[in-house]
Amino acid sequence: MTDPTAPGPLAAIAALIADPARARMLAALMGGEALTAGELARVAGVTAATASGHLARLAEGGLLLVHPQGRHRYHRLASEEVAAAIETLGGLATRIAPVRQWKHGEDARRARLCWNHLAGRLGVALHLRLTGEGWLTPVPGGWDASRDGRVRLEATGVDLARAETAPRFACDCMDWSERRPHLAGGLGREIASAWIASGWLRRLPAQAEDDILARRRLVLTPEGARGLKDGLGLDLAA
Amino acid sequence: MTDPTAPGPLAAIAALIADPARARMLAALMGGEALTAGELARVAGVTAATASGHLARLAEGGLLLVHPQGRHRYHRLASEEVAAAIETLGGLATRIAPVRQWKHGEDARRARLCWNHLAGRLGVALHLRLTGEGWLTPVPGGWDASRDGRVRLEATGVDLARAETAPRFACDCMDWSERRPHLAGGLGREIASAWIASGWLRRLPAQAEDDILARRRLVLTPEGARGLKDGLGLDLAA
DNA sequence: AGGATGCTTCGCCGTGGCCCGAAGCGTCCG
DNA sequence: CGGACGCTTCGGGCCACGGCGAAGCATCCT
Repeated sequence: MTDPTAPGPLAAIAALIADPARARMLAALMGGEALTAGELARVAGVTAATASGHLARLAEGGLLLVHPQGRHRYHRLASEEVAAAIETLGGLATRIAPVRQWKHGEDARRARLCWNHLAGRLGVALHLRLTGEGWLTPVPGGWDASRDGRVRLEATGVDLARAETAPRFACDCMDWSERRPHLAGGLGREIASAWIASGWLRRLPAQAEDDILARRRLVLTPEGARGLKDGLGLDLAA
Repeated sequence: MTDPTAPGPLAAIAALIADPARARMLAALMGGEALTAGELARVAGVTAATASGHLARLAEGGLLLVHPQGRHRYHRLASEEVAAAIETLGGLATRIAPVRQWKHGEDARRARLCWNHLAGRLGVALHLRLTGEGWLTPVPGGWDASRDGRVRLEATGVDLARAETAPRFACDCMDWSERRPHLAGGLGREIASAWIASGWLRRLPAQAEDDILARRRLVLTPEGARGLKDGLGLDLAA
């Protein structure tokens, strides 16, 4: 005999996201990096005491993973599915209340980081190209790279070996602004970080602190555009 | 200068789902049918007065559409994206807290109604078959049926003309139990209702009232299995 | 050591929300 | 027309939850 007033699992999860402070924390974590409790407290605009309580609840609820390191406690989203759920919910919010348009429609859509892989137009185009050429094929739980694909990707600076040691996730994370699958999982993460490291992509600082979700806007640098065209035959001018 | 304590859109939407009574209402509406305020009050386990307030908030928040009819007021989910968001969130809940397993794992997964189109194993298999044979190709905003596809589908009792008048939605609604796209939109709806009407599929009564989401379980009848095999070459025995 | 820093626990207060019963409209029916 | 029914609005009570400051641990630095 279960308590009829007990919130079902759906309400319970939603309640975790429903608090403004917690939502700000989660949004901040959508970038994919792990942040300390103090940083999250600042982002959320509450004291350390309050933030501590929130973080405990989020971790307890399974949305966050905690990684203690010295006197810091790093927090990150528990999984790609958590990120996807927040993404979907956030997309719904903007779709329902189209209060604010994208600052510069096309620009913002072009490339961005979702969770921590490439999303937006670039992410979709990349996904299309890599699978279209047979360089990458989705397999249950991850991706399979053809011999040709390995060479191509590694020529762009992507460390495939490292991507393969990372936990695999078959998150065909749906991108609400493009409505097409993009490249997620360990490989997507590796690609994004490699190209950011090599300067092909550059992060833009968050424009508005309380932006829809604290997505990381990205710009493709001229070198990046050249590299993608030469290495992968991906011409983004079109 | 916006109020810094104002809940962002993410938190606002989540808050709508976060209340147990409202969550039960939304879950009940996941079947896709429109329900009256009274029915929803009963489902949620609250008085009509309380339910009225909840429904007003949900409609105000854009999650529900209201359709007054005589002295009744019918409510339904505002869009497929709303359904998808709830679906995703619900999936997250069960994934994180695998409290209760599916009663009979395989059976329950086999076929069910998501929102109001086919989901589960059957939905995915159908999607695969129809697109694999080139009978159906996704186009922005809906589906395109080849000449062959039209004949095949209409032979199974699907009214394509009616499906085309329905509002189109390119909801490649991701199915969390199968993690593959299934057939959504006006066509998906039409297919589901046609096959249910002809007895190929039969609805099962909800087992537990407070089930994860009030998904409609479906069984494929022997006639349905035969019809799918003969008409579409879809053999579900495998 | 001793002190600074990061984080958590505790106790308290304030408020927002949820809930209900009663009353007020609109609609349908005999 | 009167009454039943469906739904909404209003007023009031109640509890949960978010917020803070102070105190308590743990860790790092010198």
